[in-house]
Amino acid sequence: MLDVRLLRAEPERVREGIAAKGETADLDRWLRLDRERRELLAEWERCRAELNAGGAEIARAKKEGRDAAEEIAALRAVKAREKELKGRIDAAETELSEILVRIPNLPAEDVPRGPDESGNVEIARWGEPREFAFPPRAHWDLGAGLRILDLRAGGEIAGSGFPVLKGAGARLERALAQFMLDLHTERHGYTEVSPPHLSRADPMVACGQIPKLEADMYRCDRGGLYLIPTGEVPLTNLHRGEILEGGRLPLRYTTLTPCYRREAGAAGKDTRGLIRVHQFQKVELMVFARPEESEDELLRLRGCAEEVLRRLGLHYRVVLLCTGDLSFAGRRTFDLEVWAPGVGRYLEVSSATGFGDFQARRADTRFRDPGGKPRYVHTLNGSGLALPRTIIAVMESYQREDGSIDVPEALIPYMGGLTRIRPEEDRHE
RNA sequence: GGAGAGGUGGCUGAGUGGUCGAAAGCGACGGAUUGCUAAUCCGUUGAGUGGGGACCAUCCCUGCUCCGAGGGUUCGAAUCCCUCCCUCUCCGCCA
Repeated sequence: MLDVRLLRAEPERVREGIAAKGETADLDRWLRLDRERRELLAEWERCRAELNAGGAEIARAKKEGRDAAEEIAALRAVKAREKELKGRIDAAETELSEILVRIPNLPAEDVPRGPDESGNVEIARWGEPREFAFPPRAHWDLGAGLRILDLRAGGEIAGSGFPVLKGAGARLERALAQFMLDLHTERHGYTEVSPPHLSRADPMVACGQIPKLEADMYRCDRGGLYLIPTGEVPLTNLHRGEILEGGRLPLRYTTLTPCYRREAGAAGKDTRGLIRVHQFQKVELMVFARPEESEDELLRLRGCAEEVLRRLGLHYRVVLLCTGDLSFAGRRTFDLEVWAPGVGRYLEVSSATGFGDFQARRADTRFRDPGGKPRYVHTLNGSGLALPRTIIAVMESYQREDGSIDVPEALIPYMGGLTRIRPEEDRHE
C-alpha cells in the first residue's frame, strides 16, 4: 500500500511508477473519489459534532431532571442527514480501497527502466561455470539414472509439476535445507520459525500476492484458506497490528516451508524436470528493519543468500531487476541466478527484495522511533534458497561421466558422510 | 466437532446505555530528593485523521474516528442485539 498522501501530493510520480511496472490502476478515478470523499467527510464530521454536542446537552438535562424531548426531536433530523452522508462515504471508501490495492509499490529511483526481464542488469558474478570433458547431462536424466528423481510417480499422485524425490535425492533435499537453516541461524543471526502453511486472504494482500496473483494460488474448498506460495507470507505477517520496540530492530527470521504455486499459464515453457514445479521447499529469509537501515539490510540479506551458493561451490550471477520485471510490491530486487550446466541456463534461486513500507502499511506493522512516535517498519526478504533449483545446480555441476554425483563438501556431514551418489537400489522388505 | 468463559490503551486489569478515550496498577519518559549500586515523591504517557496557530523540525489549540472485526437499535454504546474471527477451560476426536 502506498501512502495516500503521496498519491495526493505527487500523482505524476505515482502514475509513472504504475506505468513503469506495467500496471493499469485507475489513479485518476482514485483522485476524484478521494476529493469527493473528503468533502463528504468534512460535512459528516460537522454532523457528528452537532450530534455529540446535542447528546451532551441531553445528558445534562436528564441529570437535572429536565425534559429533553425537544432536543431529541431536533437531533433526529441531524441524525438522518448523518446517516445518508455516511452511506455515501462508505461507498466511496470501498471503491477507493479497491483501486488502492491494485496500485503497485514504486520502484526505487535508481532501478533501471525496462519493459521486462530483457532490461535486467547483471551486476556481479561469482565463480566459473564448471568445465566438463563430456557433454553434461540434465538433472532429469541424471535423476532417472540414479533413481532419485521420479517425475512419473509424482504425476500419478498429484499431476505434472509435482515431482517425487527418492533415496539420496530426498536426502539431498533435506541435507540442503538443514545446511541452509544452520548457516542462517548460527552464522547470520536469523531466528528460525515454523509457521502455518495456509493463510487467510489478508496476509496475502499484505504481501501483494492478492489481488494480482490470486489466480496463481491454491485455495482450500473448505474454509477458503490459501496454500502459501512462499514463506514470505507467514513471516511478513508475523507482527501484524503490532508496534515493535525500536530497539528490537532489525528482526531477522528464517523458515523452511513448502510453497504452492499453480503457475497458471506457464505450462510447457521451461518447466521440465525440477525447473518449475507446483510444490517445492524453500528456505526464506525475512527482515523487519528501520527505514534508514533497510538498504544496508537488503545487501546483507543478499549476501546471506549468496553465502549458501559459495559454500556449495556453485557458480552464480547477481541480476538487478528492471522496473518491468519487479514484483508488484517490490522497490528493488536482486535475483541470484545459479548456473545449471546440464540445462545450460542460469536459474533464479533467490530474489532479494526491499519493499520499503509498502507491505508494513498493509500488515500494520510499526515501530517506535527514539522520539516515541510509531512509524512503519521496512520489510525485505529473499530466498535462502529455493531447493529444487539448488538441487538441479548441485546435480548438474557435480556430475561425473558415469552419471554419479559427487556430494559437495559442505553437504557431506548432512548426507550422513556420503560422498558420492550412485544408482539407488530399490529396497524391498 | 460439542459446551462454557472471555476479547478494553506497551502490559495487567476496572468499567453494563449519557461529560469514558476510558479507573487503578505496572512499565516507560521527565523532574525533585537522597552518598551507599536502589528507594521515595511529583508530573507526563494510546493510535489514526482533518482544521487553525506558533520562534511553521521537537510545539500549542481544536474537530472527528477507534474499547477483536463488521452490521443493527438509540438523540446518545466499551456498555444492548445480530454475524464473524480469535483466545482460554472442559468434553469428544486424533498425528
